[in-house]
Amino acid sequence: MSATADDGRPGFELPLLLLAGFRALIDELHAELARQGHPHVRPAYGFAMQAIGPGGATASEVGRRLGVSKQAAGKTVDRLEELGYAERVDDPTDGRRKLVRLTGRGVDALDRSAVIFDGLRARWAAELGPGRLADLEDSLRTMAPAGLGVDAVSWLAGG
Amino acid sequence: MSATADDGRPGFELPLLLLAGFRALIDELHAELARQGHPHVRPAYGFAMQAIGPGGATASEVGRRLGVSKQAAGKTVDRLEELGYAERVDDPTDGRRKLVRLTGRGVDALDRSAVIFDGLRARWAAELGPGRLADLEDSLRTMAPAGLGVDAVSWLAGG
DNA sequence: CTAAAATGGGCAACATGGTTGTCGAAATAG
DNA sequence: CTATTTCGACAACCATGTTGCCCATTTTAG
Repeated sequence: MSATADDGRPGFELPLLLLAGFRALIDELHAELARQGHPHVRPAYGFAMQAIGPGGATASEVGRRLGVSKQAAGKTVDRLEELGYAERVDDPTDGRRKLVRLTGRGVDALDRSAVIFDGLRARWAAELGPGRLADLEDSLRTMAPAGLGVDAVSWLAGG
Repeated sequence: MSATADDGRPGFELPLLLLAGFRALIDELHAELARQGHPHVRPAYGFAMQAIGPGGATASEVGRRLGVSKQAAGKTVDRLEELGYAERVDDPTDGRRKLVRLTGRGVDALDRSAVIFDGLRARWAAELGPGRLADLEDSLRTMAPAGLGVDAVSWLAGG
């Protein structure tokens, strides 16, 4: 609470604002998803389904894309399987591999998420004006270029 | 991946950008904190120390401020105690209460965090230009007004 | 003044989502 | 053919939450 940047705004607010924005979007996504028949989707599952993708992937591959161990990815796939969002099928060409594929329900959840996110972004655009929103995104792209990091959850709580 | 907002940008990038920005700041904070003698501070501890504040607080109070149960807050205080960032003292005026107070080390970590955050914000200001950064903050303040929610970690991973 | 309610702290059991380490089976490199 | 790598799984463990319960103490109602 002592030093301040050139223009007098304290620095600790910036991360809080970014988090609050992220959180608002994710909360609204999941509230809407729940309303549309997917009450059990948690942020981690969404990330995992995104990592599985339309073409499917092995658990190890999912782990790599998510930046977590294959064991952790395997547990998440277990969850997705229990909930009916993914299924494991043996790979006939490789006896070790088990391909994880999204079920119809999984694809539905992903499709609905995309639509809901678009709707939320449209709301931001309406409230801020499209130019300011595009500026915001551009600024963030400049400062946090990695972007595609779907490996988002673990590093907060994880060890 | 189907619908798009008016200007053609997909909505799912916005939360990813916000998260990447938050994460970049927090990662750099903790890397710098580690360099400055606080290698064991995790995001959750920073939030908790913030909640304890200079005047101290009870574990229940910390839980309320953080939006978690008093038991969870108690466990976090246990951690902070182990690491030497906080201490519990009996309240002589109320036999039930145990006041949690930051140690000198805890205050040091908090002070350094403030300075580091200011430095990070200055870097963003230098790279984006002060006006664009202020715009970004204003936009986020508009869309995510709650802001002060220090209860940030649990809702991601927690139950 | 006393009995009831509220509060604070802590314990236990459990859920989630990570981590290592290890192992066996299958594929691949030499 | 053998050595190495890879995949999937199991087990033990850690960190951080949750409820439910209990006890001591303080506050409040009557």
